[in-house]
Amino acid sequence: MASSYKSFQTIERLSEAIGQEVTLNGWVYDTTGKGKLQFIKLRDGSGIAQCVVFKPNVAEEVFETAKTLTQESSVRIVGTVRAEERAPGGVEVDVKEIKVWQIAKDYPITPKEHGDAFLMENRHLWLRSTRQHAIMRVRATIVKAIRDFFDGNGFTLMDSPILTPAACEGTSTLFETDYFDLGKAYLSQSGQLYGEASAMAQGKIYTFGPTFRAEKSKTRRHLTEFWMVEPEMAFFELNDDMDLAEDFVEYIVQTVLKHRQQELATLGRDITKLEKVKRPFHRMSYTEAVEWLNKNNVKLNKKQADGTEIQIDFPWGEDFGAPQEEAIMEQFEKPCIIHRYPSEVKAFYMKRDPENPKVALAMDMLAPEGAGEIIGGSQREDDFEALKERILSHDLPLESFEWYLDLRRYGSVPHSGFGLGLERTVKWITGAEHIRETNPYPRMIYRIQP
RNA sequence: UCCGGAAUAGCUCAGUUGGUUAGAGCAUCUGACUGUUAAUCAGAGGGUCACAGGUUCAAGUCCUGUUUCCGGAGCCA
Repeated sequence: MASSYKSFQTIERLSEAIGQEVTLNGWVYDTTGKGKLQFIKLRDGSGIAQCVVFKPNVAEEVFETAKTLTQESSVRIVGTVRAEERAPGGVEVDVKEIKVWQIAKDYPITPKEHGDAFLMENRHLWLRSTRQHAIMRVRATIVKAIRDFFDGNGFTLMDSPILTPAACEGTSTLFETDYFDLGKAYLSQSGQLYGEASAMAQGKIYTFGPTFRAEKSKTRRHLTEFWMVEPEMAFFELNDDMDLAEDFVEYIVQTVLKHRQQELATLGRDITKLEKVKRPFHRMSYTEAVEWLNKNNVKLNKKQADGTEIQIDFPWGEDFGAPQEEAIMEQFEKPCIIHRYPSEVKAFYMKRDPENPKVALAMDMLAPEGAGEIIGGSQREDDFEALKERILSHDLPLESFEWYLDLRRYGSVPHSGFGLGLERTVKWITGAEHIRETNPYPRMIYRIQP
């Protein structure tokens, strides 16, 4: 059915219009000439339709126009929809009229292979390709699932500022900018501290927006600008936090499976792996993980003073790197939460385990299939003295954190939260090779164009 | 920042031990074809071999430097 406020049909719903004359607007995805027959694959964002121009059936100038169409030329086509077995999708349009909006000349992205650098330089055009189109649709569905999950579970959206006066965890990895007469401002690398304040007002909140890290990371799972959703809950302890993270991730994956079957098929994603993402997930403590690594002979590469590398047993207290996380996840088909990391390697605001002060009440969720860490979270330190001492021992400027300490002065409660990286989640669920494909206009250390 | 790799037509690449006029497929243009799915067939145009310097009778090829890009590590989501 044509929408009531549009004078044309969308390709997505073309099969509902068999036998009818329709008007389509779109871009030419591909053409094939065959003498008196011209095939035009028309793309309108909602789908792709094969349109056929048969010389004896149309006016001379219509056929001549059809022959001039090039890849990504924009046109309006009027024709009759018919069922046709030989057409992709089972329907095609018998063309009667063509109006050219614009003829595209030398469109750079052809149906053949291209290199990564070339595609990234043409990201604004690459987005038109079927694979990128499918990834962006999955991304949009994940964003909606995130909002629906929290909105439907008593959370209030309380966005944190992007411009912040000081670091959450030190300034070395922050983008810096001038802020009028007030000195430097920084682009936020996490909305968490504000999220904690918001949770003390609303009980359960989430922040969802872009975050920025000036880390010189150059891997297939890092962006300098990425989206993060951060729930923060008053009265939640670590176990509640982990339970919520499991419910949340299960909901996201199952929602994508429900609504994006076609896109996952386009991407060639093995959905049987996603179907297994149901609670309960795996869980192990950091200490158990270290024992597992050493039992399974997963060594740590350690650089010596003379520059040579040696392999040693994994020492308790060291943070996991990519090789350790990959080794642990190889045995699992579902995500795994690792909790209670050594407090030394974790952030200042994380609460120490009262039963073992050497570990923090922190947790990371690792996704299977090599996707790696998608969630990092913790129970927060709620004791005024302990938090103040931690700020000082981390050489952080106390005056910048006075407002944060207020949360421990005025009705402090146990509370927890976590952050989920949107792009990493999209990468895992779509099976994309590189995180640059999961954001429409990715920002990376050596690329800011287009 | 560190380690490794690459740069030749619009794109993806080949180019032997340093040796004549640097090649292919796709894309573009011209022509043929009523069922193409990355159509096929015939023909045409298209090159500062990343940049700068050096070695040599001779450099796309060897050497030095620079730039850009790719992969990985660390850090993290």
